[in-house]
Amino acid sequence: MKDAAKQRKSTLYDTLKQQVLTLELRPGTDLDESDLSERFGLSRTPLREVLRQLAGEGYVDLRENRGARVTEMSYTTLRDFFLAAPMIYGAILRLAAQHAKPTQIAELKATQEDFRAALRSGSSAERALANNRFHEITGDMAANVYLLPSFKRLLIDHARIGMTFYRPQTNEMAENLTEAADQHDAIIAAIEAGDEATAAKLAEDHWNLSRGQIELFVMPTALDVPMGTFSRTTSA
Amino acid sequence: MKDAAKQRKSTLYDTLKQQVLTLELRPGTDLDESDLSERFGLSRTPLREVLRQLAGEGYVDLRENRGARVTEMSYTTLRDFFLAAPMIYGAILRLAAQHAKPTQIAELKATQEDFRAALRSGSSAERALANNRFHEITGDMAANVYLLPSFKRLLIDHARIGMTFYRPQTNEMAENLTEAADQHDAIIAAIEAGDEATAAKLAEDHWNLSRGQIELFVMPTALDVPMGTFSRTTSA
DNA sequence: GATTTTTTTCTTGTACACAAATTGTATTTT
DNA sequence: AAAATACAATTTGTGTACAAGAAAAAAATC
Repeated sequence: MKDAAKQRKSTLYDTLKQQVLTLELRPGTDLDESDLSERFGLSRTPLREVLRQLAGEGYVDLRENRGARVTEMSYTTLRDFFLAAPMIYGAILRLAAQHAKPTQIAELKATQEDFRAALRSGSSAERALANNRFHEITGDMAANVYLLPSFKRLLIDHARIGMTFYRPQTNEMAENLTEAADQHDAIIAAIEAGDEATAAKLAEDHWNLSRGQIELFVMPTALDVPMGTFSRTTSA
Repeated sequence: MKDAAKQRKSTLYDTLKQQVLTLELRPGTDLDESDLSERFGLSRTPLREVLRQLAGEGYVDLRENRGARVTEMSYTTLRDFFLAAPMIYGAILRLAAQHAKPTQIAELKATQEDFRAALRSGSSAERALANNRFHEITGDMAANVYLLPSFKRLLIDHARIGMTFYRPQTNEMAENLTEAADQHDAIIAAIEAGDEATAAKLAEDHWNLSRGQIELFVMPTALDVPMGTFSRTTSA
């Protein structure tokens, strides 16, 4: 009867995190306290503490007297993201190459297996979560308390951006995903070899690939239809 | 009767933050819930929420069934700090130079006045807080949600490191503080001019000065006393 | 009929009381 | 005397009840 409550609390925490990452809870969604406390079998007191913690980690925003809301993603977000990510991730992988412990490397390899499996047969949510876990482990390897807060914040939106943009709708996009997996392998190798410079370089490449994938999505291949055949689109 | 509670809650929040920054609450200090709730006239429920928030921001650590404790500072901390700080702060100042708004620049100048005043006649706590505020404002100017979490975490320990090491005990150390203030002025000028490159360069200089100040403290000038005149120190 | 004001309803914030867990102490046992 | 175990005291975690605030709905005014 005691463990059960702890269990429910961490289940709530993990579930909310996962649902935010996979967009099951979309940015801007309001979170109702009584509803959640009922669904997870917790009273509102511990529930609110979990929400406050998630707020600290950047998953939700807390508004005075107005409850929690899943952190928004704006257009500026995407720009800020690609401004900060290469720098932070370069530093993370550099430090990971310096400090990674054998057990962590084993864990990273196992997660990479999961990611490959998700690529073959999983949903985009499974893909995003495995990918997220992969990068989380590199963050743990780096073990720098000052870099981790931003890195973790980046990973939240990385997963969400991935859920939006990494849906392989064309051959080129599918190939990009395979390339991402190959880069993961290269990252593992560089970390295992303790090769900082290569690790940092791979971080940069990884983001360039990401950026490219998004550009593919934002700018789709032109339709092969002559001018004048489009029906007029209605707008407000 | 309503505003009062809100007031007490934010007072608690601000006070704890400030006490952590100024080492009035030293790293590792245990925070007793019933004691705090009594002293600030709040029940334990809102108090615990404040602690959870402070934990998210890196001021305290929360241990399961063991209460909150002011975040520790270890030797590795100092190393990690000087590894991450120049990079993050360089990026912050670069973005600040790009995006600073006139009102923010005015605020920055006002805070710099406070800092100078604290240098002349204030306590080290006042100095550290004014300096902290100065850098916080540059963080707001940069306005990048991904960089801010790490930057804020850095600022916490920057203030605490400053409280430890920036006690001007020699002329050289006092001169360093004056130079730090001069650098602040240069930073303001670069931001106002929108000069990214100079701002980034100043960020680097600022940390080099900081590092130098700490080296002065860690490696004091040798005592001018001949061998054999020391009395034997007793130890447990 | 539209807009403003008032009332009602729903949601969040706080306090208190009880349950669970940890720590320190005392007693017992070897 | 040292170690182990059981007990007591303190502290943290959770549930429930109530108060305060915000949003929505209804009534009144223009």
